[in-house]
Amino acid sequence: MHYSSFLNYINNYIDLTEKEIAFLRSNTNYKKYLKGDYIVQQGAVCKHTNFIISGCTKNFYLDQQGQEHIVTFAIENWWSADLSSFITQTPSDFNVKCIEATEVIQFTYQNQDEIFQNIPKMETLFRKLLEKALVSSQKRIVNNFSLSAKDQYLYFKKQYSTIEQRVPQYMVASYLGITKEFLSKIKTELAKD
Amino acid sequence: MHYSSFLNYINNYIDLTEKEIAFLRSNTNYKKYLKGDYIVQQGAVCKHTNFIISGCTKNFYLDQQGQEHIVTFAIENWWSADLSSFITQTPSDFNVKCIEATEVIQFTYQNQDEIFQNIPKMETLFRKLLEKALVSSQKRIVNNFSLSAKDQYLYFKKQYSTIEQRVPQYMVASYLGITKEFLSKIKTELAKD
DNA sequence: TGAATTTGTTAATCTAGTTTATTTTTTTAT
DNA sequence: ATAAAAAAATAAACTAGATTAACAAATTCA
Repeated sequence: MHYSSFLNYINNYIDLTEKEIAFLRSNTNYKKYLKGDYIVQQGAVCKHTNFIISGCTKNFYLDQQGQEHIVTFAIENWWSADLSSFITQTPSDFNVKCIEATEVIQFTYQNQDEIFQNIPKMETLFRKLLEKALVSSQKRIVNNFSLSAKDQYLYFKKQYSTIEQRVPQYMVASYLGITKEFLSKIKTELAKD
Repeated sequence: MHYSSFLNYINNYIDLTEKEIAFLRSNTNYKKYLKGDYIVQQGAVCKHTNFIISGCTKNFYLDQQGQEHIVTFAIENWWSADLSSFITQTPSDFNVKCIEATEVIQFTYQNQDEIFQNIPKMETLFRKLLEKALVSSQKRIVNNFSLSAKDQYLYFKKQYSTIEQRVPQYMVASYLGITKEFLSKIKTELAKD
């Protein structure tokens, strides 16, 4: 039953036979994390790609001064991993930590490989997901260039209103690359209108 | 003969049969652009993914004030397109322009589709390229967060020394998201050591 | 229920990077 | 070779956002 939302998600993109579904189940596993648990720790290899069934994670990085910088959030029906560490199977520069209790479907690197070999449609799906992820990553770089902190916040709010409502404000500031004090200032200014 | 560097490149990743090579040739085409030519124009659909045989391109965007922001450069053995427009086949927000005379191998969206259907190894190759591109895009976001303009410049110089030598300094500044005046200041400071 | 911890606000001061404007150097085309 | 155009440097005034510090709310949990 853990698989229903995962299979629904897949079903939005491709049709799988019963046999393929069985193969997918036997090459993945379900796991539940508590709030505060780490899925990936800086310095360790990222063993899994995770499809989030429920919950919320942050992918972040600690700079030389020990300051946390959030690179991405992920919620239900999103994917969460440190891609760099996962694809090279080398130690990660990032942490993935649960902001809420989080249920996931996990693929190891070998799982993924076997799935792609046996169900080519799945590789096509992943290619398309990667394309979209790259587009939104590039969009974020562009926004960083050309929008003020205020406009970046408004864009985030518009795009990810669900996330904004679920995570503390200082994490939004970290995601935007500004201080929590400055985000607070922006919000009081916006409230004036 | 135009194809040799392209086929060499492919050959670094996967083995193709003679038949597959023939299929690839018949589903792509060679094109030569002059310095200053646009490969993609803001507002038009990006018709092709381009593999660069020789030359150099910039992928950029004009903001509301008409200011140019360079998102990526591309040189020999790299890929160049506006991915967002290409995958959705909708008008582009970006321009791709040749900084030098540039020779490319072009795939249309249909070409790509047929190639992936007939040569699954090619889809695997593209998936892996997308993974790498996403990793370096995320790396750039992280650098933007945590490095000073000076350190971002040094990182760029280290990673892309060939590009730094080929493009004017004001384009490097645009890529870094700083003004040309400030980059000039950084360089004179660095020269003091 | 209330003490401890986490999260958010306000305000003064500071700084990295921008803007504007002028000058110098390099490149391009004739 | 040289004039015109493009690119780079320099410097003063300015601003978006950071830093520091003190305080106020809201959560958490014994």
